[in-house]
Formats: sequence, structure tokens, C-alpha cells
Amino acid sequence: MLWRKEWVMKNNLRVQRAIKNITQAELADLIQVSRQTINTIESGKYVPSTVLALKMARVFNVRVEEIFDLEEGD
Amino acid sequence: MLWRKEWVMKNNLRVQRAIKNITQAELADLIQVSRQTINTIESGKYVPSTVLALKMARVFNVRVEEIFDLEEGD
DNA sequence: CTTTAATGTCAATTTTGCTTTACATTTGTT
DNA sequence: AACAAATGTAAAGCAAAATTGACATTAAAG
Repeated sequence: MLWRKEWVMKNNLRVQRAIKNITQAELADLIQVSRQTINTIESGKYVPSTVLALKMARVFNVRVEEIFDLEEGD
Repeated sequence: MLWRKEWVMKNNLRVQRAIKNITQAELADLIQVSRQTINTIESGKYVPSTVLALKMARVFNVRVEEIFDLEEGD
């Protein structure tokens, strides 16, 4: 049997926001997306584009990998 | 006048591939996308998802920011 | 020069990101 | 308790990502 790994992406946006003490709406404004976009990304409903990931990393002064993490699972 | 910055994302996938000496097809296979997906990302036709960016970073053993870079411009 | 591997590109389609609007629920303050 | 701010959620729609298949062009090798 040949196995292809499945990956799920997790994120710690809530934590990052908490550290900087900004709301979803404020983050949305900073990276120029809708508040719902932040909300749904944060709750893992969908995977953002790399542009958004890079913008967020800039806002929080961290590397992309410190916010988004690939984990094994389906 | 209030200015909202426009960003374009560049990538150096060709270079990263060259360093590892792998083809577009091989990279596609490694991260489980179609060869065309690699080709069009590489040529800047569209922006990949964060999952793909993370997978590529893993393949090349670099940070996402070392492959993808936000630059000012429209 | 001829063949093969690698890359470019196009069209058609499916899937997913992201938007807007709107409303419901939770959390925090006074 | 009452009110406001923050968050959750849902539907509808558009735009962009990603797929498949097919074919053309450009390297690279024999």
C-alpha cells in the first residue's frame, strides 16, 4: 500500500492577536480583508492565501511558520 | 489622501528547484499538486494557498519568506 | 540531427477563498 | 440588568486557485 500523507493546517491567530491585543476587525483592517475572513481563517474553516499569511506574519512580526503549522491528519 | 498599500508577491521557486535540482513535475509530486499548478505559481500567474507554501518550504528546507516575498507595487 | 525530458500554455471545469449583508451569541462594562 | 463591543455563523455570489487533458516549444543528451 502506498501512502500519501494528509495534512491539516492549524493556526494560532487567537494567541497572536491576544499578544498584540487587537480584535479580529482590527486585524482585518490591517491586512485589508473582511472581518469574516479573519474569523473563518481563525476557526480553521479555510486556508488563506500565501499573501494573507505573509501579511499576518508582518503584522505580528513573526515567521509564517510561527502562525501556521502543518500537522499530520486528515 | 489616504493610501492603502498594494502588494505583489514574488517567488524564487526556480532558484530553489535549481538548488535541489528537481523538476516542476517532481516538485508537484512531492507536494501533491499538478505540474501546471507549479508552473503557474512559478510564473507568478497566481498566488498559492498557505498550505502549498508551507509544503514547499519544507521540501526546500527554508522559511516561507525565503521563497515568497511581498513587495510594494500594484 | 533526432529523440526525449522539461517547460510553457490554452481551454474547460471544479473547488475554494473571500466578499457582502445580515443576524445571533458571547463577553465585557457600567 | 442593560448596553455595547467582540465574536460566531450562514447564505449568496464572484473571483481566484487548482485540476485535467492536450498540444506546442525549448532544453538537453545521445
